[in-house]
Amino acid sequence: MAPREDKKEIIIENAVAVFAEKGYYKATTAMVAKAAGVTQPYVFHFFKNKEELFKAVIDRAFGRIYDTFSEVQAPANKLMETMGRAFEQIVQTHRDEVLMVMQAHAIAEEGIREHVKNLFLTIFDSLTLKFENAGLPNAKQTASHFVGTGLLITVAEVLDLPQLTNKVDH
Amino acid sequence: MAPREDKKEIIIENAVAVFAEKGYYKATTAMVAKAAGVTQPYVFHFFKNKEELFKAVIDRAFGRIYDTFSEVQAPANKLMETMGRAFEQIVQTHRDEVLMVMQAHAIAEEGIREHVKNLFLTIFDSLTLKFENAGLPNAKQTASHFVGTGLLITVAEVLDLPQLTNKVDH
DNA sequence: TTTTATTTATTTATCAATAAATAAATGTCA
DNA sequence: TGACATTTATTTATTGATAAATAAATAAAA
Repeated sequence: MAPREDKKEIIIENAVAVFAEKGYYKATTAMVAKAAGVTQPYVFHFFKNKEELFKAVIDRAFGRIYDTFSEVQAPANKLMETMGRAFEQIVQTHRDEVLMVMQAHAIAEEGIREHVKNLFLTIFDSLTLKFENAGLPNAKQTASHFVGTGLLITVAEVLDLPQLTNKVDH
Repeated sequence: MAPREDKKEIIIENAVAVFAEKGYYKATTAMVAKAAGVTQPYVFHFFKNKEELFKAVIDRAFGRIYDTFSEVQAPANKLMETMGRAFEQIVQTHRDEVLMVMQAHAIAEEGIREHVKNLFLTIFDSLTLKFENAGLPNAKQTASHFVGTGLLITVAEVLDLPQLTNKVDH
């Protein structure tokens, strides 16, 4: 038998894919279970309820984006461009997680909305700080522009509209 | 008794509010009916199903944004700023509709996604054309920046994070 | 009196969540 | 070492709730 933590990990990984494709409400715990190769009630052995499962998944998605941005190192005049490329990298390698981040704010569950709000703000603040530390002027406006562009790229992904991101500048 | 078209109108208006607050999946047709002052099954007299009701609502929301942008007239050097103010105006006067536009892309129903995709693209293209006609260079990039900023403003509204939009430039 | 407007009553379907049961693994000590 | 005991992993079966959608009935107006 697989150790407990392994199964939990497997469930989260598969839940990312299911939630990203179906969205929070159309994704059923049965689908997640099936994808992970366990039975539906067993999911509740690891997560108190569907909402907690989703939070675990969204933590992972935001965490990867946060970590990626944190690790970027570049001279001030190349920082924006390098960060932009880093984001595009994540969009390619972990598309599902990026889609989830985009969809997360549209979930009406109060607990989830609060959670997403905090995660979103954490990323925004860390970006602002990074731009500040790099000595860029108007760090906050720069962060706004950066995040706005990221949102557009993500919406274009969600709606399958590659035209929108052909010539976005960084 | 109220004429048919009036009731349909009333249902749409109330559906905007309900969908904006609850989101597509948590909003029930019973809620919409109650808000509109009719019975739940009667909603189906005007709309084939919940999806068609939602499409009618989303058409209205996108339509208002589209019309607003179309009507803006300003000299090239003030166009961006004027457009930005026009959008902020809509956010204030028709907050629910703007929230709906933001949430619409996160709906997994294929029919809705396709519908939203077309509406989104229509607005983006009309913006690009407007910037082109005004003689602005890089009309497409300008439109991207404009829409990206709009998305950020809207996400900030959805998540109730006014900090994010304090100093967004236009 | 025949449409039009609208309600009440019901059906069908779907899910999250719980409870109870089973099976496999691990440890203990004679 | 091998039988017994205990824990850990996992499944089957079921419930309770909710919501969309349909059909039949009623009331008002033209």
